[in-house]
Amino acid sequence: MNNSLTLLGLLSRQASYGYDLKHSYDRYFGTGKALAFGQVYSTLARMVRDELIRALGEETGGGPDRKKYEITVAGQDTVREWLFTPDVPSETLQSNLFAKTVIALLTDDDADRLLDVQRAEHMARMRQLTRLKQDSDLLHVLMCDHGLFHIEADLRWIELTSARLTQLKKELLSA
Amino acid sequence: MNNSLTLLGLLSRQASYGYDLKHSYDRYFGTGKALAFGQVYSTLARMVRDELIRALGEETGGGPDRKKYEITVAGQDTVREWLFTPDVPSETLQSNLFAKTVIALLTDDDADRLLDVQRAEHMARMRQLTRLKQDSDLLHVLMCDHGLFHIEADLRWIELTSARLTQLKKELLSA
DNA sequence: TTCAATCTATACACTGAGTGAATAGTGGAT
DNA sequence: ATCCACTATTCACTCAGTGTATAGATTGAA
Repeated sequence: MNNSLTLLGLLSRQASYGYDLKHSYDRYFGTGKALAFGQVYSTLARMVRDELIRALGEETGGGPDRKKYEITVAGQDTVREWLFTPDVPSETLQSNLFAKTVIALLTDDDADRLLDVQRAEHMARMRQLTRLKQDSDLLHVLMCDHGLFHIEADLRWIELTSARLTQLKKELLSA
Repeated sequence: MNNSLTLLGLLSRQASYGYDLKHSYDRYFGTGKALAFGQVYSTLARMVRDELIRALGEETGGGPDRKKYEITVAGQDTVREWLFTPDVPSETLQSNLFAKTVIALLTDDDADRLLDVQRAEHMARMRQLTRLKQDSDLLHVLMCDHGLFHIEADLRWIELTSARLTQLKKELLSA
């Protein structure tokens, strides 16, 4: 998801501390996986080095020492460019499920079972996300929908593939 | 996609050399992004350390020296477990597009434009993948379909989200 | 025939991403 | 008095990934 650009994006609202940034991040993007402090500070250090942000002087007194980080003009430009440069999803055409399927066929393992197991897991996850949507605000509803749509995409692919396993195996072993 | 497990999967067919593994990998999974040699050997080194594979003696003569790698029993078990342990996709509920949208709204940037740009890119990529499918074998058709399904999922999410941008912005700024 | 290009094969140094533990001050409850 | 939770950052470590260096073998054209 690109943590450094996300943090930079948060800093483009207002200057802030590593500690606070971690919490902002978690609030908006950390559902299911909070950002570790260690990662925040090493990411900030890299961005300072790259002059996307700068550290304002160390503040002492009234609690532990802390540094406020401020975005630079170059940083602002970087955020804008990130926002309006579209991603190319599946540019590499790689997916774990695809890899597993091919490896299973190559090693004469039970690819059909693998797809079944994944299908079951997907259905369970869909029920879970659907339940999660019930009592959530719009932000989390949209998060869940993103997940749900992609699970549905995977399920369609599983159907398609499991119907073609025999032919796929033949092609793989012949070539 | 987990390169090390994929390489281990290839080794569970037959013992092989790093060099050959790279080419096998590229053949099956490298469409759009080949695996770098450097990565092959560092991954193999880690797997030797973890006793998932072992290096058979150095072979000299008739070309540059080379080592054949063989999977261990523990390695075989690892592959089986990988194959039949389903993944939980979007477990973290994180996506770049989602992050961009939220950051754009928080910084009062043009989220609508961002989604439009991404939609256009997605449509172009769909045409490209559809064209690519024309002259491809089943393996690559399925690869493309996987990509296509997930792009469609993203497109659905874009529609949903762009229709709710105003409300989302209100919620984000109020909370 | 020779020499340049290409292929086979591996190693190494470096950056970035990510995790977990360590450190240290402050404020409030028991 | 002390124990705990919170604020805030640093450090050491591993894994993933890229690019480059090295070096012998093969092949084909001037």
